Amino acid sequence: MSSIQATAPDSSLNDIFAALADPTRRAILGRLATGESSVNELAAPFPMSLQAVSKHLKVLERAGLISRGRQAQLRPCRLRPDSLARATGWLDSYRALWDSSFDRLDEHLRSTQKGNHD
Amino acid sequence: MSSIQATAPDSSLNDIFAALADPTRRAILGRLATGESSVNELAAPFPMSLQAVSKHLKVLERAGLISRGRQAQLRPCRLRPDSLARATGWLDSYRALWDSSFDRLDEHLRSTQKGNHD
DNA sequence: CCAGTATTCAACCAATGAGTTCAATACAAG
DNA sequence: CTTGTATTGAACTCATTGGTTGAATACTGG
Repeated sequence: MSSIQATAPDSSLNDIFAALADPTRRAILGRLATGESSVNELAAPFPMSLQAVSKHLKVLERAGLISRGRQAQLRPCRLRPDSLARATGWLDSYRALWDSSFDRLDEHLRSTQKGNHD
Repeated sequence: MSSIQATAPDSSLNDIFAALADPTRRAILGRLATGESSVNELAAPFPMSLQAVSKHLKVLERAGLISRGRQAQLRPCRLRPDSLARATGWLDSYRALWDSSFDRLDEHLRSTQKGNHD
């Protein structure tokens, strides 16, 4: 009766990975990597409505991947790398696994089963 | 006229991130990090049916995150780090961005951490 | 005040996802 | 061959998601 819990010790990883799973949203992040941008500017390249892009931005914001400001009637979006870092951090624990040799497996096992690994 | 294309030059990233977005699936990967395992063994800790876990495994396999063998009536699962590496690779391109000293990004980071929320 | 621009809200729809239960398959052993 | 075990398949819910259109809000400039 182990205690692997599927449900959300830190639910934000769910939101982060789910946000990254959409190619439109990844493209938006790619665009934002070059600098702050308005919703209209962000939406322009995509073959979908402005409202659809607005929804994508809401998803990205909820995942903590972007933040938004207010200047005049614009609501400029900018990248928020810290959430991206959370995803990277999770993946890194696995990278350690396959990068190094077998004895690191034990170490990984231990930290994993402490349950901070989700 | 830009060329940001939302649709799938790299469609597998969609599957990989989508697979990682579910906590049950992340827990399964965590479990597999300790070694090969059968479906029954994998399913045991979770408060859901065996069939549900079987579905999760199919998602993970489709994303290339695990592979499966056959021995007797068992279909043992093992981790396949290369797909995980694709996700890591994508994220790494962003890590490079915020790690380096683009002053624009730096500025954004600072204002972000001041916590100007909507 | 009025008109235009930027963005979001709301209602709707089709497709997908995560879960269920019941039935089917595959294999090992008696 | 039959039984038990491991796993998948199929059909079904229910909630969520990605998209649409039309209306509302918020702000700027004339």
